[in-house]
Order: sequence, then structure tokens, then C-alpha cells
Amino acid sequence: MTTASSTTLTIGEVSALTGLSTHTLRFYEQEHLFVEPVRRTSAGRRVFTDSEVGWLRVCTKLRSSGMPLADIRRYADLVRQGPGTEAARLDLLRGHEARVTRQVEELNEALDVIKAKVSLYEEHLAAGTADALWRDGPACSSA
Amino acid sequence: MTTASSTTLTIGEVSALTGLSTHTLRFYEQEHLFVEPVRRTSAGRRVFTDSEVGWLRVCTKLRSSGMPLADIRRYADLVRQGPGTEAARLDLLRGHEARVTRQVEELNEALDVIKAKVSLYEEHLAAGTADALWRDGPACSSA
DNA sequence: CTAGGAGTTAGAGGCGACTCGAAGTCAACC
DNA sequence: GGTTGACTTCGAGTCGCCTCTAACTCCTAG
Repeated sequence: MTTASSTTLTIGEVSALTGLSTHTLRFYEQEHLFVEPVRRTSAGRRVFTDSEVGWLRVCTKLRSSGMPLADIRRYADLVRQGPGTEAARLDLLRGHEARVTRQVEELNEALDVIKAKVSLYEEHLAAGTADALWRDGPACSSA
Repeated sequence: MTTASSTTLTIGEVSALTGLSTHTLRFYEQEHLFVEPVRRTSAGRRVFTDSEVGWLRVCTKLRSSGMPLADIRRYADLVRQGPGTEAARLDLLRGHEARVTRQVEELNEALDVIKAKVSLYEEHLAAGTADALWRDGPACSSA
């Protein structure tokens, strides 16, 4: 609230900006997912900055593509350690890229199967011959 | 073993054919994921058929694309109920198709972010200027 | 006939990522 | 100065999907 100076944000504001719940943000902190330790006010409240929001946005992209928190933590660790860890970071990212690419392929394969069944049902429903697939036997497995 | 007649399979054989563990197959049975109740020998052992293997192959495709077991169960229920449920089955499949399509989009968005970071690291590592991103600040969030 | 392996059951345990609740503190407004 | 509501901590609970264990039975080969 109180339109704070643009660089310091409360947990609630960060929550609104990132879509992560305050619970989740605290959880991420205790899982050491932030590059820097999260600062506090004298009253013990978390203070976030724009760059942390940026990092969280990256995190949500990594998460939405299935990177485990453990790997995100490892990446954050490497960044925290500073220069000399770039190759390791690259490895991590490349590994994840490969997994995601593979997963997209897998999903597309599954999509083919699903689409085939969808059009099967559409055709038979349109033709009024849906009864022909009532037991779905071979049509279920192979189509 | 004992090269059974081609239409009756033990749980172990089905496991080998589908890649699902025997544990998982029993679990699937108790979750009512099979269209028909699984038959037993007089000794109480499960007997599977080719068509059940076919169904399981469909299941693994649905699972690998993230369909929850509850939805697979619902689909199996509908098939079991026979004619008249085709429209409902189509709905289920179309809903899943939409979700998977959306997920592929999401993964591709994430892939863009990941690839951008990968090439950033590659370039700087190749140029020997990796130190420039040691704190990864803006490069971390926006790139 | 006996040993081994595959099968049976019921139920507990685990994992990842939250998600929620309780009990309390603090700041800001009216 | 009292209420509101966002914040704090810690720990437990949830959800989906297996995965494993234990204790047992049964078939088959040697």
C-alpha cells in the first residue's frame, strides 16, 4: 500500500506482480530459491526489489516447464557464487531445454492419438453411426 | 512364461508389453481404470487379453499427456455404459486435447526464454566475456 | 517333494510442490 | 486507543500417482 518508492515491494505486492501466493513466496525463500537472502524491515517484514520480481518471473517460466525447485535452487546457488560458474549454469539450462523439447515431442505424439479419437467420434456422431464404436474395442486401442 | 496362447496374458507379460509395473497394473485395476472387470484364473490370478493391452497403451498416452486417472476412469466408465455416451466421451477427449494444446504452447513459450538464456551464455562463454553476466541481474530477468 | 519365483492381498510410505491454519506481531487509519 | 488487516513463524495437511512391504499362496521344474 501507500505507493512505496518504486524499488521496495512488500510480499503482497510481489504476490500481485508474479501471481505467486504469499505462502509460496515464503516457501521459496525457505527453499533458498532467491539469489540473495531476502532483506527485512526493522520489523522483520520481507522487502523485495524489482530484480527479485524479475528473477521470480524467470522462476515461474522454469517451473511451468517442469524444472524442479531443486534445479532452480542449484541455478540460484551458481549465480550467487558469481563468476566461474557460467559453464555449469549453461549445462543446467541446456539439460532442461532438452527435457522440455522431449516433452513437447511426447505431448505432440499424444495429441495425435487424441485427435484421431476425437475425429473418429465426430465422424460417427455426425453420421449417426456412433453405435458402431460402442465397445470401442479395436477403435479404442489402435485408432 | 510357458508361451501362453496368444490371447491370455499374465500380469507379468502385460507389464513387459506396456512398461507399467505389476504394482501399477494392480493399482489401476483397483482404481477401476479397466473397461471390463479383470478376469481371474481359478487360482485368483489376473488374466489379461490383447484388447486390454491396447487400452493400456491408450491409457499411457493419456497419462503421458497429463490426463488425471480420474478422467481416464470416467472415460472407461462411459465406454462400459455402452451406446449413448459417445458425446460425453467426445467432450472428455476434446477437453483434454485443449489442455494439452495449451500446455504445448506454454512449454514453447518457456523454451523461448530458456533458449535465449542458453545462447546468451554460449556467446559470452565463447567470447570469454562471461564475467559480464556474473550477477545475472537484468540478463537474468529480461533476456 | 521341495525350492524358487511369480502371483495374491491390504495397507503404509514417499515425493514434489504447495496450501493452509494457528497463534501471534505490528503498522496505519479513524 | 482500538480495530483492521497484512505480516510473521512453524508445522501439519493435501493431492496425485505411484511404490514398496509384509505375509501369504500357488504353480512348475528339477
